[in-house]
This record gives sequence, structure tokens and C-alpha cells, in this order.
Amino acid sequence: MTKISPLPPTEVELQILRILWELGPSPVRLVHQRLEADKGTNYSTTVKMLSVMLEKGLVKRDEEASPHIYRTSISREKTSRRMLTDLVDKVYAGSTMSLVLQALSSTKATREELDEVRKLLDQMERQ
Amino acid sequence: MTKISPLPPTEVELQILRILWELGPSPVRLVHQRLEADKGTNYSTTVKMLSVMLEKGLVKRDEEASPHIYRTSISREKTSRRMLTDLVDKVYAGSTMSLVLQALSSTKATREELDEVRKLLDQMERQ
DNA sequence: ACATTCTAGCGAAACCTTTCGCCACTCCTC
DNA sequence: GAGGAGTGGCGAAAGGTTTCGCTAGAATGT
Repeated sequence: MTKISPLPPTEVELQILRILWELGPSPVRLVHQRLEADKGTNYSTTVKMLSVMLEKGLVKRDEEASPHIYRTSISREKTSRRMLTDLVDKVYAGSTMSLVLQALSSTKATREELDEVRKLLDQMERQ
Repeated sequence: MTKISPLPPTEVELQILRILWELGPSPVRLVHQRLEADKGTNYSTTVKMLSVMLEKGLVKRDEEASPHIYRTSISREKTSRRMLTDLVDKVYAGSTMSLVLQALSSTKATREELDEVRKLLDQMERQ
């Protein structure tokens, strides 16, 4: 345990994380392709962001491979859980249930999705 | 419609909004008390932040009153909905239901709360 | 009226994130 | 092995947020 959980990712960092989650371990080039498509950034910028993220411990890289290969060092689930609790703390004063209600009531859902939520509720109740 | 919805509030701005939502319209002094308790900021900082927020349209103020009275110009609900959809877009790739499932499965809830969610689900299904 | 406290505003600094230019190095290809 | 493309690194600039010192005016108490 040398490292506390890294700071919450910034905007662009999150974009890059998403790309890496989707693509899996990748060289800068591939990450950049996506990022550029999204927002027209320069290659240098992508390299720099990845190196910043490396310092922060948000990604790791394999330097053996000729084009270095980057991969995330935090899971999508962990990150989203973290951001979710941040949001809950910051806006909903800690009440996750308020957030759930708010989220549900502001979206459309198929019957299947609703059933899935019900199933989870039942499961929670049993415990 | 002179104004598009204001930019999403930054960290400190959000802290201040929360204070104002909680206290209702207040003079700087009261806002500052809370903010200082939270993070030990200087009075000048609070004044400045409020004036920045005024420019951005996040708050309004009554300049008649001797100590100026500030109040939010966006509702808590609107803000949270906005931040929620931001989060959903950024991390859950647009799937609100994924977020709901994630949020539910990472929290504890009373039977009453679970029932409330169920009620909402039923209601959604009927429409 | 004077001193003291409260309130407001401004500009500059400090700080962080994001961007990019420039340079160097490797790796092909001819 | 010379030229060109791809890759990586660094420092500095740009842009945004947050902080605060300093100043001044308004309000209050003596």
C-alpha cells in the first residue's frame, strides 16, 4: 500500500480513461486517434496527458514494447463508484437514494431494465 | 431566453451553492461562516467567489439590502439533474440505468426506501 | 466627530489543467 | 547511411479557478 487512491480524474483524463477502458491496453497512437476525433487535440497533447496520468498513477505503461503500451490502473467500476459517491456527497448531501430516485425519474427505461432494477431491489431486501 | 444554462459549477462554486440552498438567501457573512468552517478560506475569497458566481449567473443579489443578500439562481434539482446527466455521459456512456444499478448496489437502504423506488418503477411502467 | 468594526471590490498571485512547439531518437525504406 | 515517418519527452504558454492583500466606504459604538 504505497499509494492512496489517486485523485479523481479531471475532464480530459476521464476521456482518456474511457478510451483505454474501451480499447484495452493501447499505444499512444490509438488513444490519440480517438481523442483527436473527439476534440481535435494535437498528438503532443495526448502524449503529455498520458505522462501526467502516469505520474498520478491513473495509468501504467509497458516500456519494453516498442511503441509503449498504456493501460488503466483503475477499473471503470471503481472509478464510477468513486465519482458517484463524490456526486452524492456534493449535491445530494450523502443520500444515494435521492440520487437514484432523481436519476430514475428523469429517464426512460424499457420493461426489461425496470425488471432488472426490481430484481436488485428484491435481492437487497433479502439481505 | 437571453441566457443559455450556465456552465456547470466548479468545486467551490458548488460548495457555495449548497450553502445557499441550505440557508436560503443570505449575506456574505453567513455564507462565509460556513465556508470557513469547511475549509478555512479568507473572507475576501468568499466575496470574490460570490462576485464571480454573480457574473456567471449562478447567483443573484439584492443590492438594496445593506449587507447585500445573495441567493441562488438555479435550483438544486436542476443542478443535480444536470450533473447527473454529465456523469452518466462521461462515465456510463449515457446509460442512466447502469448508473442506477451501480448506485443501488453500492449502498444500503431501508425497506421504506426500497419501497419508494419500487413505487416509482411501477409508475414508470404504467406510462 | 473619532475610532473600530463590518462590508465590498479590485488586481495580482498561486495553482492546476490542458495545450503545443521543438527537439531527439528510433525504425523503416530506398 | 540518408531521408522520412512515427514516437517520446520537456518546458513553457494558455486558460481557468481559487486565493488573498490592500484599499475604501458604510455602519456602529463611545
